[in-house]
Amino acid sequence: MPARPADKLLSHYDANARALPWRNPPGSPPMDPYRVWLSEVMLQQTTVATVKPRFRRFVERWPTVEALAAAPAEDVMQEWAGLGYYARARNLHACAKSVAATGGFPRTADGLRKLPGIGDYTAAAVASIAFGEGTAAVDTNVERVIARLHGIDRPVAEARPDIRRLAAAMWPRDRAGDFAQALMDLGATICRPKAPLCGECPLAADCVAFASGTPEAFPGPKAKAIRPHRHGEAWWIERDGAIWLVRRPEKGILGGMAALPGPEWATAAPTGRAIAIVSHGFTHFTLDLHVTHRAAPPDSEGWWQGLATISEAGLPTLYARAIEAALAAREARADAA
DNA sequence: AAATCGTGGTA
DNA sequence: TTACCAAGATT
Repeated sequence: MPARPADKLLSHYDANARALPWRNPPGSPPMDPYRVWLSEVMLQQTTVATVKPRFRRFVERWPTVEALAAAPAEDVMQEWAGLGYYARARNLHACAKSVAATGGFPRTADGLRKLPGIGDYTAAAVASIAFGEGTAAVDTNVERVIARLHGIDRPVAEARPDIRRLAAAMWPRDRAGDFAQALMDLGATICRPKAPLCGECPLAADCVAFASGTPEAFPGPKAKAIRPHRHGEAWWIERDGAIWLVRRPEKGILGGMAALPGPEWATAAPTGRAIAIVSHGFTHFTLDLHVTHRAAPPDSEGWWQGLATISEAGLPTLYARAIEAALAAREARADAA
């Protein structure tokens, strides 16, 4: 009787190094749920390479969920600066407070799913990896692997119900967490979106996409959206070696983050003279941000941030780059003079 | 339920 | 250089 694909994959996983260095080897006792949860939230739409050093720093600063819950919100946002999708940091803090108040993480996916920032995937991942629940954690890697295995050539958005059904059908309940990590490792290193390494795949003999000769064609391409262009203005208000910073509103883009003050971004370019202009790409639009001088004292809430300690302000990448560009322009002017 | 929400790496 | 993509969640 031939081995099932799930068993082949688990054997392959047991014999190979894992992509996440902070995870325990397969078969060892379940990990600290705090660390599993934190790393899964950090990894949402974010590469392992980016997360690795940030995860280490974060757990060093806040080793337990209770410590994180007790931290000021501004400190959490500052620590998250540069990681993007800042709603994750706001939800992370809210989730930590809830968990600390109730004395620990829920031990089931259904319980975890109710917490802020925990969706279907993260709930299943934490429940299976940290608590041994037999739940299928389906992320984009898993969707791609399953689609190829079964030769599904429709776009994932359309085929998702079928993919989830097929995933659940093959998911080993007794090693659900290991299987999730095995599938994701496979998706990240072998069954890649482009140029999959089918020659190294333990599931090649079972794979319809491989048999077709064009495995990259599965699943179908997702519809691409056009990215509009916007313009913005950021005010440079300086006094005694410090600049005026504000905190952006909780909702909307860069919500809750430190920022240069300025009007809302629009479609028309600012007309005044700019110290510097930085171009930045967001997920669904691109932005040209004009940094302009403003002598007027601040009329809103904010604080003076010394330029010598600007790196500690917890600025998102857009504003970090804008300030860097403004200082570089000043330096160039000083050299010319 | 389609839109919104960051950033950095790769081809 | 543009386009695509990454261990998704929320509204």
